[in-house]
Amino acid sequence: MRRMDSTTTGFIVETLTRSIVEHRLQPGAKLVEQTLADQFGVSRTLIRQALFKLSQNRLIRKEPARGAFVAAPSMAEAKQVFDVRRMLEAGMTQAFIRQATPQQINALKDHIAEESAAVMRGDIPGRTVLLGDFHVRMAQLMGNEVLAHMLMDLLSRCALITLMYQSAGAAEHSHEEHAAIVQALEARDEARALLLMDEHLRNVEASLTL
Amino acid sequence: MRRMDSTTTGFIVETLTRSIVEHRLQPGAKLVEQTLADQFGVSRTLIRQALFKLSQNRLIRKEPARGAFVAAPSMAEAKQVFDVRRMLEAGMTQAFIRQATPQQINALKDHIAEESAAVMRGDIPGRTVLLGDFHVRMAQLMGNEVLAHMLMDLLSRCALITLMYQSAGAAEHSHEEHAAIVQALEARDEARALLLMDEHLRNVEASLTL
DNA sequence: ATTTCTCAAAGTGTATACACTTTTTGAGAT
DNA sequence: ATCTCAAAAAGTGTATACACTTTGAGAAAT
Repeated sequence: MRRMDSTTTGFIVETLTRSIVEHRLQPGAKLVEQTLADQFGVSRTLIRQALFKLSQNRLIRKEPARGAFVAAPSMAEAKQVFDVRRMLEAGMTQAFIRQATPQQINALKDHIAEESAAVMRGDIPGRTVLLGDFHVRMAQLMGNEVLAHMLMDLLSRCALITLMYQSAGAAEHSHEEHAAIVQALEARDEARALLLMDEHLRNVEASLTL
Repeated sequence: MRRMDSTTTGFIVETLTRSIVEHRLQPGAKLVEQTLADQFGVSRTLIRQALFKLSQNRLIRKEPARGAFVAAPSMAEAKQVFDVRRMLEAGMTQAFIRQATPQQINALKDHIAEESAAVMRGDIPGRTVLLGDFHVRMAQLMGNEVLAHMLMDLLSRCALITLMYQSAGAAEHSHEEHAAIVQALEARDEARALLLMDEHLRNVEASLTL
């Protein structure tokens, strides 16, 4: 095949990620390399690269000589992920409230507005993405790429977890909680912001069916 | 080549990691695939896999169509990494002090003893590894693999950063600080443990030459 | 009917071949 | 001497070929 632009693998990763997160591929489903290669019109080489990236993101699990399977995170793993998020996002909230400029807070408010719009028009996939992005956006606004990257990683795992365990419509309140957090940030009420963020993450975790 | 055990790639990653962390490969040095393939006696396929993993760990940087180079993290990036570590490890310390059993605290004390031994016998590489492992060990003792994995990632980046920027012998005090932290943990003095951990991380960061 | 064995089919792991890009080199112009 | 540019050399990116492993279906034995 002629040399394609360097985003070919990225395209495959994104497409498969969407398929997994939108449940077109069930947890546990096997991903056969040659089949995917035919579907994407590339060789197994690029498929293997993409699968490797997905396994690093924990969206799939690779078993030696057996193949790649859509991940099915356990509740134990889910708990660990949420524990880490609480640790990390508490620190982030604290740092944010101490150093954020009014512009940065306004940027968060803009994000809240986008969430509202998605909720209003009943755009479920859009809403889901935006609700996750809220947390990543905070990190990006602080200019900490390392933090942002880490949160993106945790959130992609949360996406799979919530899709597996979340009772339908349990995430309804996330948007309001985000709005409340931003209010506390704007008021520079550190204790309240920390409390709200912690409660928010606990609520999301609690909404998982046990 | 006949099929080798599945740790071949892992072996290459480890070997290269050591070479980088021990400065046998200078930051910025180019890693040529065929050269490495010959040295390791494998095909470029496995080398490419290993380089990809190393780039995910941020130990090397891949430039499209140009090659792979040993990473040279900037001070700005170093600051971000340490900011994240403080956020994460504050949360971890808090969680640890609240839920750790005496056995787990003893396990940390054992680690401190190992550090002492390495310091005593002037084993610099061993000491360096152990000083980093202290933080990972805490995460593992809490049974949170997600957290442990994340810290390992941050620490491997720190290893490269400290090797680039740390003035010789600046990490001398880390061991004593670890010991003090464990003391505070054992006394269940949360405020003190948090303070000591935060100071410790700030000290390590401050020891980098600006 | 059930179990075990064998072997072909399907699939993954690694090496190699080929296509394309970047870098280096050196001859010719100035 | 220095600059320019073409072309070879070196290197990366992708496809394909081949080696090995797992899986599953059916035959043979019980």
